[in-house]
Amino acid sequence: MKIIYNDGHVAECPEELELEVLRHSGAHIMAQAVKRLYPQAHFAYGPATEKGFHYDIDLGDVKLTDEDLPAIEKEMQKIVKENLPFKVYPLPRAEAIQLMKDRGEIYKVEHIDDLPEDAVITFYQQGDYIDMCVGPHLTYTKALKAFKLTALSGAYWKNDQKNKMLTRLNGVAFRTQDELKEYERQVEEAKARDHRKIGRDMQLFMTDDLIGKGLPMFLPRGYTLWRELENYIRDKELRLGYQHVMTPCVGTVDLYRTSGHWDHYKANMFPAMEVEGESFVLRPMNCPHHMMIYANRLHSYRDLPIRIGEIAHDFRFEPSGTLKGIERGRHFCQNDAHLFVTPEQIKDEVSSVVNLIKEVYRDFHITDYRCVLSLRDPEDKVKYHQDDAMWEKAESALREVLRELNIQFTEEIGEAAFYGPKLDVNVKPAIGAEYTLSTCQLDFCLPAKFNLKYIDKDGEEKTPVVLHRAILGSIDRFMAYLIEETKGAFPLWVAPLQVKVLPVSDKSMEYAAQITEELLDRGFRAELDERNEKIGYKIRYARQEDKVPYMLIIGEKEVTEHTLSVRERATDQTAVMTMDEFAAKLQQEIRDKQ
RNA sequence: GCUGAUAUAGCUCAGUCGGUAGAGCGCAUCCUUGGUAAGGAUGAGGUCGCCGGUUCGAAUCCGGCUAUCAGCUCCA
Repeated sequence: MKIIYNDGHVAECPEELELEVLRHSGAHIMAQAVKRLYPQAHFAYGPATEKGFHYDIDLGDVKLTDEDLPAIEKEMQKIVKENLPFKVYPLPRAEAIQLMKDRGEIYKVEHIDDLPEDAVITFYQQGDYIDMCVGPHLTYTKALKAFKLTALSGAYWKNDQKNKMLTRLNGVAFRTQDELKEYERQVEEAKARDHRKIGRDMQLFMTDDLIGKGLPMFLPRGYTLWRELENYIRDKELRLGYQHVMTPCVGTVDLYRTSGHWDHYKANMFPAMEVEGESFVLRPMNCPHHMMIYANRLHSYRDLPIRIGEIAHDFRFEPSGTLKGIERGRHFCQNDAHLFVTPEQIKDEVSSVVNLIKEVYRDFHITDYRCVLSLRDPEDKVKYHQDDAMWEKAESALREVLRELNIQFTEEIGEAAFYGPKLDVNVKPAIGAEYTLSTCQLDFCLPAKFNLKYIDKDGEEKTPVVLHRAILGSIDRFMAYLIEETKGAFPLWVAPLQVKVLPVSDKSMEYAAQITEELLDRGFRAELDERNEKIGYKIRYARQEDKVPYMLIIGEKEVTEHTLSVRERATDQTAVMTMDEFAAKLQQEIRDKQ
């Protein structure tokens, strides 16, 4: 595949660039098609994306609907067939602006204004369509062989809510039709593992309009899984010297004024409730409560670090468009903790948190994640607590620790909390954008606001540093992730249903019931399928609907021989063993977190 | 919240031109007692998201609302 660079030279495309060029050119071809069908269209940004391309377009008063997509796609096919050459030429800044003005491309003019004075401005042209662009591009439109328009949505000009919302046309493009088909297959597969679908199918959680949007309710099986997660992380934390507390889900507005959250996040909190002259809010997070617990008594340097943990219920008034199953709701439960430390202890405590994250990810077989050091945007004078020295200290301290721990991370500006920098561990769900699972935040700010103290060796009062950290993040979100990773086939140790006992007929029902009771006595989560169905049907159901790790097939043979036929989910193989052998196998597997 | 789309039985979906609804799975009852991925029969389930309008008549056309989905913005 040959491509043309913006200095006009044509060369064979490096393989790693192929898809990007293909897709970027796809955006131009789409724009050309749109311009033919909607001459009033003005174009903003039209980049290649992860799987294809999009273009943000101002169509004036015209509103596109999904029914318009086939016509645009057909026009694109036509352009591809016409096999127009891509040409490129530079223009001096003034002429570039004039050209774009003449063509009514107001967004491109604004774009030029944003470019540095010495920027070389180049234009790519295929047929009568001209686009300001740095390229490179295909040499002929026919090289775009496999593409499809997928969706219509909105996007703000320059990604700013204050600006006009443009029409975003989305497409996908691949090298071949086969690759496109493979992509469509993957989309279907992603839909099938969406935690919202599996959650409903497996009866893990539900929502109801009458309860309220963004307020999922956990059903018996979902809550069993939840309990396992909660017990798991709490026990781990206890072993690390955390002390767990329970604090109320409501606090005074003054509490959040003190912390600064009221100023920064008021819009995303449920509105204040006025009672007997006092104002209360549903709490959006727990830092202030834990700060007050620290402040409850005087601390010596000998007491530090103090690690206060809580599986804490929080409420946030999330914008309605952002709600997504149990991944993001208006009520959720944080695996939260605040570590009150001396400056000298920062490194060890961050290190211990990082190790805990690693250990937990190992236990859950999470391998596909990335670490981000989230820093403030120094230009943003509103979002962040204003104290340059404090930020300098906190950011470099956290960066240094991460380097010493040999953590691979990227730095992202403008992603910090208002009170300090964060180490975020991000993952990608089956559907939608990446989100943060675990976090560890370094805070020199809130302890001062709450006037927290400890008495140091020298008898002086000093202010502790606080690490805010969440390992499972929110239990809800972690569960969403686990559902999508496992497709509902949970590892034995957290599976809501561990063993399903399937009698072959009524003749073995009594023995099957005894077996079920015995498993329950031994602490396993077991259930008896009493339905009047054939064994093949019960197996199919236990496999596909319950996704249960183990099935026991109990017929007359087992009754006579006093054995169990154990069918394993992982292999679909059956083995005969005694109850003691089976229980030992389960215990071993639970210990190993297989 | 913004832009667009969608809303029919518990689930997945069909429903033509406006004449008050169908299928499969699931559920209930009965028959069947069957050995490793769906045995058979019968039956019950829906004010077609809600409110209003047009019409002799609305699941269907129009308007408003609500919820859901995709994307954007946001996420302490």
